[in-house]
Amino acid sequence: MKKEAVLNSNQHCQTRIRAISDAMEVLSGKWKFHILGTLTRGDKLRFMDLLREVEGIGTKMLSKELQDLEMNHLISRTVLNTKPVTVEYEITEFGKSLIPIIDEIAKWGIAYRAFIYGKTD
Amino acid sequence: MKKEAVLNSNQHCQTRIRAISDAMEVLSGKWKFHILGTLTRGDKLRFMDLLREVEGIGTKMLSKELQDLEMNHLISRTVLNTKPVTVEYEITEFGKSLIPIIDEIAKWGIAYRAFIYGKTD
DNA sequence: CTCATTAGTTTCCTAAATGAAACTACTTTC
DNA sequence: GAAAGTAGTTTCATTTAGGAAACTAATGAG
Repeated sequence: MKKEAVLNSNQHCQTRIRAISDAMEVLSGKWKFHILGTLTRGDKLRFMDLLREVEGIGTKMLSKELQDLEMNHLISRTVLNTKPVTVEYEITEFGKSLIPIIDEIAKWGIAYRAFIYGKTD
Repeated sequence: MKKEAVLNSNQHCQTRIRAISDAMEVLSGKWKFHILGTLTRGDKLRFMDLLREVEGIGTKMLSKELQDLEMNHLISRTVLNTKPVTVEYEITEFGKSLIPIIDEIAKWGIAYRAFIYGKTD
């Protein structure tokens, strides 16, 4: 008789596993947390502001990541009727529900570095 | 005069940003949270157990991810002196420090699905 | 001697992520 | 009219992630 999964087979675990997959799909990538973190620090940032704040990102990735985040309702995009058009990006209320995750990850990253290198800074 | 980053330039933010990068480097990928989550449910699982429990993973990815996790001190690997050798994987104490992150992500994933599809299940 | 089991490794391949640089399009300033 | 600033898009290339299938190596059962 063939052995099957036992630990992960119950409904509660399946729901959890799917939830983790869902979340990772939305949040994976090199830049999402940095963009979201920046938007939690200063609300209403323009494209060029974000390009300056998020160190290392290029226009293509920033543009693509902003689109992804907007599609997933985590940020909003507002075109302003200014002389050269400006666009404001802002974290949504739903996007703010990610703050606990971002905080936990930042906290853990600091603990990890301390554990590996034996220093807090 | 050229504009520079202001929001993310202070020391506190830089530390946070580096922490998030560190954490993401260790935790990114399709399988790490699923493997770790499984190891939190049942401690001391063997390679074939994990292969069965983590639905969809293949031997190559499982082997590679287990090596990564072990290198980062999140799990331990113990070779047992049995007839066909068996290997036990277990989450470390330090690895358990990830439980709050995994819980937050699972919780958020459920909320995300509810927000998008309007249902809890 | 053959088959099954354990724990992987190796090879080959495709798809996705990321990046640098150039380009578009519009407006204002000099 | 040229330069600079807005917000991107497009092209081309490289790197990384992920996966299927075959293979290794050791042991034990029949």
